[in-house]
Amino acid sequence: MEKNLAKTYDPKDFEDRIYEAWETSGAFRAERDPDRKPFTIVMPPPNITGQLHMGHALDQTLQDVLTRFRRLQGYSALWLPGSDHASIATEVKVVEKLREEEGKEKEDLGREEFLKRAWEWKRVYGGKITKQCRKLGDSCDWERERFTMDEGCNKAVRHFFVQLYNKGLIYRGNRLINWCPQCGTSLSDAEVEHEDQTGSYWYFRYPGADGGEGIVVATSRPETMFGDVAIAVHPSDERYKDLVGKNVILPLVGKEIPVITDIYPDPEKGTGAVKITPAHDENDFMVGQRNDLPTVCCINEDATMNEVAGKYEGMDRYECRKAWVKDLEEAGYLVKIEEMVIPAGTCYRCHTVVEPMLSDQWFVKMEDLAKPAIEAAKKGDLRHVPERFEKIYLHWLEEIRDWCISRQLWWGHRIPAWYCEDCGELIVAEEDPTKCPKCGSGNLRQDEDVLDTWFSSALWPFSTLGWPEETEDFKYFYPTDVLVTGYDIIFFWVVRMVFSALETTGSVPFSDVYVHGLVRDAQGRKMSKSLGNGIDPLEVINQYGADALRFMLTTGITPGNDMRFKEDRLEAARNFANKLWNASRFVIMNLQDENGEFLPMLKCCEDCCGHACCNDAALTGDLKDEDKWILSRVNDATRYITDTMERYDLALAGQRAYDLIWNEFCDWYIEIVKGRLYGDDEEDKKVARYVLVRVLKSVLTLLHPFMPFITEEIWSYLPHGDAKADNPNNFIIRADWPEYNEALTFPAETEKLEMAMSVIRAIRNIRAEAEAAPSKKLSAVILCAEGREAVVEAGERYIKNLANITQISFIEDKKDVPEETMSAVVDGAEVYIPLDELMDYRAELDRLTKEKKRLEGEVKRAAGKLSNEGFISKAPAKVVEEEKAKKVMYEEMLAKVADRLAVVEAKLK
RNA sequence: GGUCUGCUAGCUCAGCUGGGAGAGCGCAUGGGUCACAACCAUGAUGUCGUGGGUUCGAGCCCCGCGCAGACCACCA
Repeated sequence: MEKNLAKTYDPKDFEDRIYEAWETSGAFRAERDPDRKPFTIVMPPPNITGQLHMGHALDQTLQDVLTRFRRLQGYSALWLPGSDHASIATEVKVVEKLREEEGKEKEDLGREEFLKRAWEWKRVYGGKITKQCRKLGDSCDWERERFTMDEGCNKAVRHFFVQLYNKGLIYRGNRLINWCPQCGTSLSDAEVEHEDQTGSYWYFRYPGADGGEGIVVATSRPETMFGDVAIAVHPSDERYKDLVGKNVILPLVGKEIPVITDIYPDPEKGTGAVKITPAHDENDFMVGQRNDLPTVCCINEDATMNEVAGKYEGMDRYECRKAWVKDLEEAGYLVKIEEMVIPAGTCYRCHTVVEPMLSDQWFVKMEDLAKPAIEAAKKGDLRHVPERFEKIYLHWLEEIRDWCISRQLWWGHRIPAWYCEDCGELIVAEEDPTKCPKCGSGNLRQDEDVLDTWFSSALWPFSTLGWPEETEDFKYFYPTDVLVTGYDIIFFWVVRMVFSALETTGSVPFSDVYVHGLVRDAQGRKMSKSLGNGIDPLEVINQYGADALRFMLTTGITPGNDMRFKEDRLEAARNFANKLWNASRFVIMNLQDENGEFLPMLKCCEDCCGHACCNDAALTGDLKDEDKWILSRVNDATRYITDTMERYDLALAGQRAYDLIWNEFCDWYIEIVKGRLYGDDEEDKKVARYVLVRVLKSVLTLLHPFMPFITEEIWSYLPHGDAKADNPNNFIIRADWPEYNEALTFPAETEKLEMAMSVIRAIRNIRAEAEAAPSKKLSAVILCAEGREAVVEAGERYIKNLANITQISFIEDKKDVPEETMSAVVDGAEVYIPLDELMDYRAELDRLTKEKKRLEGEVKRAAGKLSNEGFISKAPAKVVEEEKAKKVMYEEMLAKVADRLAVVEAKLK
């Protein structure tokens, strides 16, 4: 009974089984091996709220391809997985759940009970996404899995916070921050998105306190007028010269506010006069500070109006806007309305319009932290791939403002700061203090707020390796090698990891940042929940297999650019897997006898396994030309794939593996070798078996990072030499990456094979043009060009088998060319096919005419180049020589085609 | 307003440091050939957005323009 792959490729038959085998055998475990170099990637931790989506699939596949590649190369490869507590996102989900299931608000439960629910959420849903990662084939070290809010991360967060605080880099201050009324918390600048909304500019008159005309100002947010403390104009603005220093009246409110000058107003914009509301606008806040103005807050945290708004108190900000405008209009203060597109800042979580608010918050002082992070990129310690993203990174850091890190939420790392209720002392400490160091009171209250989620994410590359402890893992695996992420989170995350790492560990957290694009739908739209155009990776895996999905995601893309998710590309990837499957089935079939026992193979040594480690060079005496040709192709691809992988050009590497397997191995080598396998030369069969195993193992290894499951499954059916026969851990995931070998280039054999291939293609073309059935046996007459006889004649066996030719006559004289033939001219030979009664001179005429035209074009092009004085004198000699050789070649071919054409034309007369 | 990306075969996209335009899908023709019809063979299709420039030579480098998109800034 033959022990072979199933008749049809069905990834469901083996993907889960193989993953399980990898995991239980410890194949993903990274050892601290001093003899090997480490290769480390930390996984961007998915949110515990999340479902695996296409973005994760892309991000993780890229990481897995890199990890598997380095592991095969012999590195001690660690891909460290984990998940993120996602402070805001999770809290929102838990609150929603509570509301739906119990009809309660979080305040009804209280902080402690609410946190219990949140941890429960984490327990139930937190593992979901990591299970989904397994479906993708992620080869991460699950034994080192971390969570951004586990004990170690919490320790790291506290340590970092205290360190920054003691250095004066964290401070508490009353400043203008972005407030999300829906989420009920402050946000950092990075968490605010800019959206264009349709809105209006309302022009209102603020009458003069002296009974004069006063001044007209425009605003898009009339409800903030209650917080107005001044009207500002530019010092050079002649129009308002007389009003400066006087007071105007806030309409209907009756309050008097001064007209002041400041450099902020732009005389070109609006009326040139700006109302100043320091409590609700960043620019106004700065004007207020410069001019010593008071701040008047008129909006509550839930976006309703406060008592300053008088009769509008309690109204929502937009309701108030409507009523207030109406009242002002009726009172005659409204001058005009302009419809405008108003850019609005919105919350990145709930898309509510954020309200700038004056508030007590914790901040990280950015100036000193940003500098080393900028330097690191400029010096080249931190390399962006593609390079252009460095510009974005630098721009953000150069423009950065202080980072608001406190959040008015419950789920997250609580700020390690305490207030003494007796003396008011502020205590910031890693360990919970028991009494006030100043007055000794035990009456301490911890700050209610938690930290921005990204504060803990910023420590991820080192907190996961044990920092702040100097653990063995930290010493061996840190700094990490590459961070893989989408360009959409450079600001949130990459930047912050870099400055945090430089501040704490003294080195960049990773030397490379590999930035990828977004996965869009087939129409090029962003995949989103609201559009409902998201595609579930798990469904895709179910239908096409994980390997197909992975291959589709990693090939046909350009680093840093978005990609479209097209079903036909997925199908193509699946078809490729199917092709490999069938080719492998063919190989295995020919390695075994009818009992499924492996037949003898040529060996390079006692333990010969037919893998990349084998010494092919020692066997060249036994190898046939085609064997050497395919080995040289594998060798060439090995170099190319290794190089492109090392430069992160994964798409090019994957494409080369595809071409190698399909076009070179399947279409040519396997077709050629069939003749030998079905023949009766037993010694030669051993050679063929060796080469088949050797080549298949190499291509499987080269493809393994992209398609881990199918390559592992096929691997398990191959013979692995005496030494590995009983090793249950003989997995391809642990194999050796092939190395380029100068001894395997075989230029002479390659020339012979390529000669034969062009003759075969020419004959097949004649067949098709003459509409002769592929099954029809034909004979051929070949006239070799001078000096090329040996090269051409070496191809006899291939030509017979692959072009279905029964007999070939090699002739030396043009006179011996038979009459009734169709012909083709290739470089080095003329091929004639007698077609007897099928002979179609019309078809032949068409073919030759077309070919003549093509060759004329080629000759003209080459001649044109060569007659160019500048080209001859300035182009490199090598290029000129090549061009000359081409010209000669095409001229010869053209002459032959022209001769032949004359013969055919004569026939037709 | 600033920065960046894209514009290549009907569609989706490759094209490394400048040296004769590629793939997949689709299309046409022929083929159940003993690994594979999720296949095989053969073939057709491109003023590489546009106008200049540099160069012996430009899809690739430089400048201008057009169209599409992204990000940052902007909320009088």
